[in-house]
Amino acid sequence: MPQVRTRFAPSPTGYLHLGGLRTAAYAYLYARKRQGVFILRIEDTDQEREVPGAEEQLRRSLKLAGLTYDEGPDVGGDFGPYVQSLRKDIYAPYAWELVEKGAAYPCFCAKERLDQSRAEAERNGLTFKYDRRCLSIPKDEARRRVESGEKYVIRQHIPLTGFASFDDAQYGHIEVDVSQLDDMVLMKADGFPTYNFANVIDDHSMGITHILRGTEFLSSTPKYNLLYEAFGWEKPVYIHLPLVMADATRKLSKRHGDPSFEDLLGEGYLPEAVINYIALLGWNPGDEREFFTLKELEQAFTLEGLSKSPSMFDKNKLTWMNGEYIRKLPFERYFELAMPWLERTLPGGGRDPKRLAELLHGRTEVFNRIPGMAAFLSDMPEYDLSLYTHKKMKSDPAVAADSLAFAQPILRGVDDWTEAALHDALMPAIAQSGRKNGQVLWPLRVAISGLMSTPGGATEIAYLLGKDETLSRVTAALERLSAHNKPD
RNA sequence: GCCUCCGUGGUCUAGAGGUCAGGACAUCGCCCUCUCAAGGCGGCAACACGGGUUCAAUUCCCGUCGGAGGUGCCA
Repeated sequence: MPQVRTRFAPSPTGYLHLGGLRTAAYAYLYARKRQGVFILRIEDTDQEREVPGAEEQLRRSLKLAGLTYDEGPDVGGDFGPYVQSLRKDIYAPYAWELVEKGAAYPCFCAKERLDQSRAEAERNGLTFKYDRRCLSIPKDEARRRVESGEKYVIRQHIPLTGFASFDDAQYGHIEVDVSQLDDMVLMKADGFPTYNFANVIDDHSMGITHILRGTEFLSSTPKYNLLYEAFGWEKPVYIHLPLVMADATRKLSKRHGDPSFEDLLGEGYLPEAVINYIALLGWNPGDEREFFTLKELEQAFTLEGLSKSPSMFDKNKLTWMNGEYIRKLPFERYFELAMPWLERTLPGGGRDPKRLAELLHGRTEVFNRIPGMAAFLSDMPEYDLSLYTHKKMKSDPAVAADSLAFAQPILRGVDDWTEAALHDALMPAIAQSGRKNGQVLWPLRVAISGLMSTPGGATEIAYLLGKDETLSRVTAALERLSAHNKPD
């Protein structure tokens, strides 16, 4: 059996969005699973839409995702170049070969005229089809006009009757009446091939055996097969992938500014988590496992697990999965990753960055949540006194005032400001006084954090704040409470 | 409009004639607990509809409806 060769063929028109990432991942996984070769090819035949730097970004994204390609623009290979603009000269001869075979013909129609009739067709609710005006031009006359420098394109000559079809590994046999097909442009007036043509030529000449791509190509693939047949080339295996939707009505696309892979990384999602999540969008392993490393995915990936219907990108679930990945991170690694985020709100990470990070570790779903969780340590937030009211903790502003007055001297008496010391000073005293833990600790935590919830309990927060800051916050709280409890 | 594809809870999905329709996220409740989170336990929640075929349809067929993709000298 010949070696499997798959490719990911993005156009450098922007960043790598999640749909693209998933397509790339499946093509990669399929190749790896079958001990095949995964290729990156840049499809930059559209000069107008090209975005500078996009190719580099695409390559960087793939690298970050761990989807290493065996052949590609920057790594070389025996089938290069891997950028279509660098292959520009190879397409025209193939196009002329088709012209010779009667499967294509030069067309001299003015774009303006076609645009007009297209607009008219749309107005009338009809599908525009090129009227084949140039099909009847004799070959030698067409040659002459081309040689004389007249502007032209080369169109595929779709058979007049019959059906065009192809077999898809996922969707089965797909067939369409050729009367539905347009004589699409193969070579543009600027000398570049269209995607429709270049992808066929390149997939063939790069020896691609399995084409994995989104279902947006499902309806144009019969036309590609006609091309393969005209050339007499062996057809690849087609594996179309259901689209990833941004919401119920829109496919994920860079044109709409949907999140790119790198956006997500920038927000503090782990690449492994994103890959894991995205792999499960439209594919399942056949059992109920849902955590996979890339290596494990390489083993587990099968075509049978692919689904046919589009799926929606659910950031919620990604966030959950990311949290799971973060929790499983060795602490040292977490600390390293978390530190820059901590620095954004707490210079140096505060009094004990390590301890803070330990407390944060199990509570971080996405790294960008860290500043929000730690900000209160550097700046005491404004808060409403209603925070002191907590039914379960049996606390309200009056209780809080009492509890803080009770806790204040105890805190003052702690010299060795550690969590253990704070704990040992407070707990027995609370018990002895006949108060409930929550009655004291809830108000204390609120007084020093101003928050409903914090990445630690009262003693942990007090420790992180330090003695001076803790006491000054308690004092301030006491003042507010007494003003509130005894108006006038 | 036309062509192609798709249709299990809010979301991702298992299911390939007979299942209490399973799992995960989200959500709700309880437990644990110095808050929150995590964790444990439990709840709510789905086969789009209508015809067939069959002893039996979520599962097979047809239709309807709904959704998406395509309909570019974009990819």
